[in-house]
Amino acid sequence: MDQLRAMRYLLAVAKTGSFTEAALQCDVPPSSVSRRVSELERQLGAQLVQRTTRTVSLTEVGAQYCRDAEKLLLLLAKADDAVRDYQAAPQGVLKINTMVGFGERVLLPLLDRYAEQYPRVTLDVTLSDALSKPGSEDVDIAIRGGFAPDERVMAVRLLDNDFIAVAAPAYLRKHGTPLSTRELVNHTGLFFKTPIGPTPWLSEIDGHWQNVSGKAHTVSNNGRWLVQQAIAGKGILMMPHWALRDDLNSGELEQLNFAQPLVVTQNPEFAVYLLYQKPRYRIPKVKTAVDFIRNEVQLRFAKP
Amino acid sequence: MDQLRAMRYLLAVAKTGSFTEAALQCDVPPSSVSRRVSELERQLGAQLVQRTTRTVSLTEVGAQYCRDAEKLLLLLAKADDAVRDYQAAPQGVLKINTMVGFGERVLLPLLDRYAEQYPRVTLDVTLSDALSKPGSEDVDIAIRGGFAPDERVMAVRLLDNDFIAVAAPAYLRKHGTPLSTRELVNHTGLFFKTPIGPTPWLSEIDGHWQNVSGKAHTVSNNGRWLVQQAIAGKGILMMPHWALRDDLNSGELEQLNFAQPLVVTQNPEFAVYLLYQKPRYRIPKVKTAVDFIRNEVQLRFAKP
DNA sequence: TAACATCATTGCCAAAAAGACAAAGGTGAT
DNA sequence: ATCACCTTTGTCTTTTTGGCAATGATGTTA
Repeated sequence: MDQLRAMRYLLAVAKTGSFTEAALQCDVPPSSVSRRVSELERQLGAQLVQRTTRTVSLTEVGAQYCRDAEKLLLLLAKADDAVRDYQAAPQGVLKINTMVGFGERVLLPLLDRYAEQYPRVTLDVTLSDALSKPGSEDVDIAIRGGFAPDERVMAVRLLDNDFIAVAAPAYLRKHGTPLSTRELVNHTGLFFKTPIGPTPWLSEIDGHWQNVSGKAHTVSNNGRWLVQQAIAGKGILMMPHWALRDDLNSGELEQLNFAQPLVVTQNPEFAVYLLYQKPRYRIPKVKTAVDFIRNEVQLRFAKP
Repeated sequence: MDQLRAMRYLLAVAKTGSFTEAALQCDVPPSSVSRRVSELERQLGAQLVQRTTRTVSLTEVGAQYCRDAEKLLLLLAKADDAVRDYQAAPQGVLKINTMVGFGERVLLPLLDRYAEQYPRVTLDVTLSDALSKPGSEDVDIAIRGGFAPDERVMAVRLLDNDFIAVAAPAYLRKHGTPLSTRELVNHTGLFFKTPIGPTPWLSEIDGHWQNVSGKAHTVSNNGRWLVQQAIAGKGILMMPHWALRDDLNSGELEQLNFAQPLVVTQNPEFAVYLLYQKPRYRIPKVKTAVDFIRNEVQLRFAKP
């Protein structure tokens, strides 16, 4: 039987001193109140209310039980409200897993501002290039460079992942600036290794896609190190445009422009995706973070 | 819906990490557990458990709600147990209402011993000759001299309420000891007034009942005062035998014996009754007190 | 003192909630 | 890639609760 309902009825009876009044308050027929209270008494094996056809009063145990029941219902209401508050206001621990480069270059600065805006959210950010899907693991939001999203995972395409070719001015002075992608094979390359594979230099020449990768000086999954080597003039580097923005702005690297298309993959779905589970009930901390990140990233890092 | 049941299922799921296991623990089909938990989630508007077909884990709110739910169920169990304990061990406030004379002469000394035996019971004893029925008023046990009991009130016949005639030796020396009830009309009387009426002297003489009351010196409902007057030789007194025992034993009063029956009422149901509500007999404090009083009174005050 | 009005209870039926069982869909493991 | 296990869902049955009217009783009032 629904003991909580019986308790509510009992408290109404105790408060009003009448089954009829209690029934009115609870918006049920008096018979229901009578039945529930009687059932509760039967189950507890004790008489809780002293009935006269004309007056109703609590017994000693009844009064004691009412005190307990009141506390209990209050506690229940608090617990329920806590859940509803959680749904209403962004709070709790927000676990984010992002690929290292994007985290360092793009996400972390943004998150400082998110944290300011939503002080009740505790950020737990892990930078890792290991593949992980939110849901199966303990992650609310994941950011991955890759292709089409998995099913039952929501995917927001944050940025195109266009790789651009760059080199240090010193390198270009020494080895010449390649004017056609054809010339790249004669250059030295710094190759970024993504979790889903290496990033060869691919170019469409005369209607055919060709691998124009130069000789590898370094292959690494650590973008920062590759950039440093590029700045040091060790070779030509292809990296996502968003990872090179600052170095281009400072002039330490120069972008190489070619008439022919130059990419690292032919898949047009290649992009930076923000992934989160499709929740049955929207969680504010997740929703606000998804919206925030999408807006900020697209505002600040969109390709011109 | 039965939120407590849903909580129990949820906790089982949380504990076992599996709907199937939880269902086994709760002895219901897995579908029931799934439905109840889903219903709870719907009602709270939040996802509590993270489901994969292979693994089940709590969400952040889910864990929080589980903590609250666990506290709540513990509290509920304590409240229920408190009621059941109340039923199991004599405790609480025991309200007794007794007629004054019986209280002073018989009950209070007994209750001292009851209190010793059941220290967790707090006695609340009111001495009053006003008619009161347990149930309508806030009384667990009532003791009344009177007749047949009311319906829906249990009555234990504690003692015959036989009134005996007594007088002080000094009085008898002065006015002579009446040898026949016939002579009583010429004596002086001290008349006890019970709540249900006066107590005339009635005697069966030659097969006919007659009122043989003497001239009234005093009429009162205060038995003790009447006894003092009797001891002082003011007249002949008829009182219940149990109210005069000590004074007869000490020799301050002498019992008058007659060949003819002498009573204050012809109703054979006239007696001292202990009254209590039937359903309350299941309450230990009431049961023990009823049994105790019955045993002790009948043991110590039964007419020889 | 007698009739009345109010209130709790109960019987009977309808509605709603929960359970039982089977089947389907999906995920992780072998 | 197949298999096995687990959650979910659909359908039906059982249990619980609500609703309504009638009954019985009690306190009040005329």
